[in-house]
Amino acid sequence: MIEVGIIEDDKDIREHLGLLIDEHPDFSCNKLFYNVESALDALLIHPPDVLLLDITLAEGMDGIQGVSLFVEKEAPFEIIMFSVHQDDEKVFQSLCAGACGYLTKNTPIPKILSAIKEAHHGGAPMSMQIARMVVQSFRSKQKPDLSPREKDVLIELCNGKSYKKVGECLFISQDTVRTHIRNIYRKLKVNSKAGAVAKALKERLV
Amino acid sequence: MIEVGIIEDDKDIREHLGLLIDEHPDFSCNKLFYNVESALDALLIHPPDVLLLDITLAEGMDGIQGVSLFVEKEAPFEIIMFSVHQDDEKVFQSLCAGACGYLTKNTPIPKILSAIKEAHHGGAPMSMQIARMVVQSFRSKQKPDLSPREKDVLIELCNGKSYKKVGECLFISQDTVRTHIRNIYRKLKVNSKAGAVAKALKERLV
DNA sequence: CGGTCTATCACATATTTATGCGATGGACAG
DNA sequence: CTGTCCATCGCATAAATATGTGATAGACCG
Repeated sequence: MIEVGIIEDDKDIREHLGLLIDEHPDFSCNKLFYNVESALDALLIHPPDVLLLDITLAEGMDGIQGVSLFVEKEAPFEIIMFSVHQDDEKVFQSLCAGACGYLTKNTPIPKILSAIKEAHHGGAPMSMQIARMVVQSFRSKQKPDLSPREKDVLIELCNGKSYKKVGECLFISQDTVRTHIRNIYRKLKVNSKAGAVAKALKERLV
Repeated sequence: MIEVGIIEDDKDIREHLGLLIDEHPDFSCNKLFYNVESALDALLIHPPDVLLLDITLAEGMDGIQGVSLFVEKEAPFEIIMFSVHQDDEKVFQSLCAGACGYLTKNTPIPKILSAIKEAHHGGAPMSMQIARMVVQSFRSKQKPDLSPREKDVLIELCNGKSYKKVGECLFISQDTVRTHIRNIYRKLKVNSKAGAVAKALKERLV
């Protein structure tokens, strides 16, 4: 029996969804709230197993701030975002804040139920398009072709090393490090160590 | 009717899985290979809709190199990794290389079938634990509390700006930039711009 | 065999950074 | 109303970095 909480400002959706979940023999759902503030104490004192959390709330903080808050208070339940939004921004903010899943509001009830189960059993339920967005975010851009040695140097730069340290590390002179770095700058079209590191990490070149 | 290809070195698994998929009315599966090299030409000439690709192959390149190769050749099908491995390394490498999904080998057939459908319809099917790993990778560490202004400065550093440019950008003097950066270094425990940028990007502080 | 790429090293110099020491005014909490 | 952050600014100096202009030797390709 999985206990489910819902924070959703639209009364119709909230009560309808709550009822449908509660009717199912595997779930109970009697913790319904219209905003984060009113839910906070109740959910921390009697935590559910899984919380469905809307992002756009009429009153008070939004759902993403809500996740951060629950995580900060070490709330012991999994949080699934429940939102109409499909934009990168909201999705990644939610996951960074600590949500374990993300469902769009057009998700049919059976899918929602299996998503709740999945979240409760250590999964990360996401609507199809959301999962694809998340996975896509890993894809490397086509990398400017750095030579193997240049990659070595770049990796060391990303570890915060100075020219001197890099040289010691790779057993080459500082001057050689300089040369490699010059070539790296040219290929990445940057002109500072910070720029190179930023590009390397942002575009997953290393 | 979704056409499925399989690259898997274990003959039993390959043929058994191929048969089970092919039997289902929604799928056809008659492109079976035991390594990437032998599959390459065939799959590029007559591409399936979805390819199941094992990571550990007895002969030739491994599955991850395989994904990179297919992506490089702009193969027009979705690739789902199919592996016993659950370690971060392999998962993230696969997704970075361009796989759209990742299933562990203990996945029951019905799940495999629905995963193939999902991949074909623009999703990103993953085994439960894998999805959780992927989502977890987004979670921010608890951030050293930088002041708002310090964050502004750090963001500009991550954009590759020099002290001078940052100052112009934020309408403050270089000396003030210096002061902020000093404080940032202290809080992040680094002592160079590159170190700060690396830490900021790696730990998603910005 | 000649061209191209990589990896290595060298020297010179202008610019940028890192670091230390100080200072002022405003906001906010106890 | 006092202490603690924040944000702002200044000056000085040593270290690191960016950039230019070399050079040599091996690998690989056609």
